[in-house]
Amino acid sequence: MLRTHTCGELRPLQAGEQVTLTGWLNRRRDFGTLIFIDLRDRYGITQVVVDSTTSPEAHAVLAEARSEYVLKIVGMVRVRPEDGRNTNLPTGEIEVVAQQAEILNPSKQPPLYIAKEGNEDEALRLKYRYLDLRRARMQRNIILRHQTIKFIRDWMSARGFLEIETPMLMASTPEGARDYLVPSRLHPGEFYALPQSPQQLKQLLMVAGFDKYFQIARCMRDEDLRADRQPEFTQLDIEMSFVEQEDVLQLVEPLMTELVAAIVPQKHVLSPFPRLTYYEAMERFGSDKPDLRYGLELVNVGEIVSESQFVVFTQALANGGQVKAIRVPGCGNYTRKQLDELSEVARTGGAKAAATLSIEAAGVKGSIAKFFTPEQTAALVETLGGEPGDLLVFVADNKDAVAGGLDKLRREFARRLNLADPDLLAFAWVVDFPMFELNHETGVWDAQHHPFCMVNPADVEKLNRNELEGVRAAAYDLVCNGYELASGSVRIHDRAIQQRIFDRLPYTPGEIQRRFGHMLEAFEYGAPPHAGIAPGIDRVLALFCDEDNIREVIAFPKTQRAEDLMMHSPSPATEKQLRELHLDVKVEA
RNA sequence: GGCCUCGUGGUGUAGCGGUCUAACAUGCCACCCUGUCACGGUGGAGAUCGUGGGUUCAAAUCCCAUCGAGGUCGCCA
Repeated sequence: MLRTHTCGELRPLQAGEQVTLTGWLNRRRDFGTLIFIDLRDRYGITQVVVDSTTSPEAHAVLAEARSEYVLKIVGMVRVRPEDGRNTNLPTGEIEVVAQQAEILNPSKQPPLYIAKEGNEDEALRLKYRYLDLRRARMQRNIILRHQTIKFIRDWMSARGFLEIETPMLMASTPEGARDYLVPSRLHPGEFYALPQSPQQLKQLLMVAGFDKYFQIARCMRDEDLRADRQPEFTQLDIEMSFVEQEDVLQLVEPLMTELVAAIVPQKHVLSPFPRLTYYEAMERFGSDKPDLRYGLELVNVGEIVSESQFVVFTQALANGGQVKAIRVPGCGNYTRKQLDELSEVARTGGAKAAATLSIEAAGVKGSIAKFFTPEQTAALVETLGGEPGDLLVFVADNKDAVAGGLDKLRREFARRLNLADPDLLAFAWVVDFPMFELNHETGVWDAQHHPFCMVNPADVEKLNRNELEGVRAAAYDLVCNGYELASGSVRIHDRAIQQRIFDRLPYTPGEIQRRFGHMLEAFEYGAPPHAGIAPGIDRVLALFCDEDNIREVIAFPKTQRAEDLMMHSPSPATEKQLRELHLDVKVEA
C-alpha cells in the first residue's frame, strides 16, 4: 500500500502519528513559506500543511503541485490550533504536517473544476466522465448506488430469494420495444437480441421450481431516450411462485420502506403506501403515475358547465369529452401573459388550451366569466373549494387530452408553488390496469401489457363475452413522485389461456409457435401459479439522490442520441469484422 | 420524425446591428505573503463568438442551413 490512511479518516485520536496519505490536490492556499493543501480521495478531504522553514524539500515539491495532481504525503497528524478548526470537514480538527511529499502524477488543467459544482454543458461532462465522476456529487451518487444494490441483494437473500443470472444474448421477441441486435458469426444472417427484460426466462425459472427469484438485471431497449430513459438500464427483476398479487405488493412495500430508512434516512415515505386503481388515478390526477406529494386534484365540472354559454365547454361535452379543473391557491393575480402561458403548458399534455377564472372577493374574473350564470359560477367555486385569490384552471377536450393537459398543469403549478416536499417519497400502488386499450387510429383494442399478464379473475366472464373495454389486468405499478418505478403482474400459467392471448397478437400461428412455442410447451409440464414485478433501479436512485435525470446516477450514461461521448460508441466496424459476421452495410443517403 | 431551449477564452456567464481591438467571474501563469480553508494582493497570457452560407457600407448580434447538447410529443408490450 502506498498509503496508511485515507483522506477521510484522521481524527484528533491519531495526533502525533506519522501517516502517509495519497490523493488528488483539491485546492491549495499558498502563503509563500507556508502552503496549505486540501488532499482529496473518495473518503474525504484532509488538510496538509507544509512549512519551508522546517521541511524545505517537501515545501519545494508542493510549491510545484497544482489542481488534480496526484500526491503522496508523509507527515505527522497534528490537532489544529483552536481558531484554525474547520467544522465543515469531518477531518477539520486535525491537519497533516508534511515531512515528505511526492508528485505521483501531474495533471493538465482539467476542463471541469473538480472542487466545485459547475454548470457545464452536459456533453463536456460526458466526454470527460472520468473527471466528472471525481466530483463530490457524482461520488455520492455512485456510492449510494452501490449501497442500494448491496442492500437489495442482502434483503432479498435473507428472505430466501435466489439471484439467478440470465443470458445477455437472447432471442428477439416480436412485440414490445425495439431490440438491440447482435449478429451471429456462426449463423450467417441470424441475430441474437439483447434482453429488454428477462421476462420469459424468469417465468421459466418458476417452471423450474426456483420459486423465489431475483436479479439485478441489465435491460436494453432501442427506443428514443428521455430524462428517465437510457438505452440500457438496471432493474430489480423479481418473480415468485405460489403467490397472488397481494403477496408481491407485501414484499416490495417493506423492501422499499426499509431501503429508504437504510440508505436515505433523511427521507420519509407514506405508510402504508396508498393504493389507487388506474381509473381513480386518471380521474383524480390525470396520470397513471401521479405525484402524491401535493393536492391540486382534478375535479370534473362537466355537469355544472353543460348548460353554460361557453361553446368550447359544451361542444367538448357534446363530443363525448370532459371538462375538468384544478384549483390553484394564490395564483388569482396572474397576468394575461402568464395565463396565456398556461395554454402552452396544457398543449404539451395534448390538450388544445386551458381556460381560467380568477376568484376575487367580489366574484370571479376572466375572459370566460361572462359565459356562466351566477348560479353556475357559484357552483364552480364551491365544487372546487375556491377561495379569493385562487385561480381555477379548466381544460375541456376528449378524455385523454383533459387528463394529459391537467397532468402537465398540475406538475407545473406544483413546481412553481414549491408544493412538493423534497424529502417525501410518496410511494403508491396503482392497481387494476385495463387489460386492453383502444387504438384511436385503428379502432382496435390492443393489449396494454405484455402477453403473459393474467386477466383479473373477476373479469374473466367479460373477457369470454368479448367485452374488452372494462376488462382489468392483474397488473400493478409502483409509482413515486410522478415516476413509474416498477411494473408487475400475475402471470398466466395455463397453456390454454396463454394460447388465447397469443392468438390475439398480429402473428400467424406458425410465427407464434416459433416465438412462443417454448413458453406454451413449458406450461404443459406443471407450471406453478406465479407473479412478479421489476422496480427500475436507476429511477429509484434518481429519487434518492434528488436528481431529475437518471444519467446522474449512472457511471457512464449515453446522450439523447444514444452515443457515448467518451468511448465514441456506436462506431463503425472494420471490414474484417463485417466479413466475419456476414454483414454488408448499406448507409442510406 | 415533430416542437421547444441552448452553443462567446480552460470553465460559467454578459454583450443581441457600428462605441467589440469582445466584458465579467473563476481557472491558468509570474511575483509577494506564516494560519488559510471560495485565503489575500499585484501583474500577465488566453476567444477568428459551434460550423457553412446569406442580408447589410458594417454581423457575436438579423436570416437560412447544418452540427452538437438538453427537454418534450410520438415511441417505450
